[in-house]
Amino acid sequence: MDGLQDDRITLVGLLVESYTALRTELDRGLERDADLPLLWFELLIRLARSPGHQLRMSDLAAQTSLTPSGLTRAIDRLVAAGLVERLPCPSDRRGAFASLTPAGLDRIEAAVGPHLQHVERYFTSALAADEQRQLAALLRKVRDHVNPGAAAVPG
Amino acid sequence: MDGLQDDRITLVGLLVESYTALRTELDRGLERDADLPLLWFELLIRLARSPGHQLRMSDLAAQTSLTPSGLTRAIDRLVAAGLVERLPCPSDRRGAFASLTPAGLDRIEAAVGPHLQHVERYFTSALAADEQRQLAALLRKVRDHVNPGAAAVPG
DNA sequence: CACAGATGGTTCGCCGCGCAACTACCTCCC
DNA sequence: GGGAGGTAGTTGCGCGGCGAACCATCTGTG
Repeated sequence: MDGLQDDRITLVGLLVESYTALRTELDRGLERDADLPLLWFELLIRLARSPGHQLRMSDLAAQTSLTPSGLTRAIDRLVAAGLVERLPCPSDRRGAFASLTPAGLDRIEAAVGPHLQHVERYFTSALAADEQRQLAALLRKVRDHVNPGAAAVPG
Repeated sequence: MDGLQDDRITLVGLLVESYTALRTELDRGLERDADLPLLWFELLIRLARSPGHQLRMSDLAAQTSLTPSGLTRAIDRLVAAGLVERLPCPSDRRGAFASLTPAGLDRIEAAVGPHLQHVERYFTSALAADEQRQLAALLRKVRDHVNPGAAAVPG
């Protein structure tokens, strides 16, 4: 009668455990094989997938669930590493783009291969192809429900 | 050719976004309605579900994907708040139990209700009952694959 | 055109985690 | 039973994120 054992609590627990364990492994692997923190990878790949290889700071923050302040620092580090540059936004002088440098593009392209291997090894190899599609569909429902607006990003 | 658009990358992205957005909402809600950080909730509920309302530090660390050092600090705070006490382990003098105090048990029992409402609102209401079971099954596969050994905890 | 409120980004102070080093203890094996 | 190596837990340190306050700019309203 507690509710301590409620199935929904367990479901949340499974999500938490899957996520944290997976994230740990992917981060370790990426750091080892591409010398790139997973957070950097996530930022760079968002940029790489965007038109012109650039994105407004606020859009990037929304997509990565980083706060504006956290994103500012993260971009600072990427700029210091020469992978990203800040470009002023011509139509809104408050705004700024984060834009991939050629070095940044090289770096992310070189990292994708190893990363995919890690994803396959630690994640998708646990699931058949149709299960992967099921999981994607279910997670998309959850994502759209809890964070509507993150879906509407593609240019 | 890029692989930047690989479905598996997207699947990882969905997992990340679902998790982070959900965690943010659940944490906010729990803090508001039960004045309890989500991490505290997770620790307390693990203890509440364990025989004798206590667990070895290392077991708790393994279950919560916290490092031993992180767990030590977290338990420090829970002890300071009077929700948990440390008990020496009679059979292994290196070891220690984290054990719920009566106040801790009250606190977690009072928090479960509101938390379940948040979970329902932000998470499970996006899915039909059979979809919830599907998702649980898929995540369990992933969890067992990436973190085998986390499964074998129940006393 | 002026001013009020909203919005994009950055900066500052604080907190919490992980890693590595350390201590205490246990266990295995000779 | 004694020493080597492993395991449980804690501590020192640095990194990195968040929230709040802040500045600059935009937008709407009279």
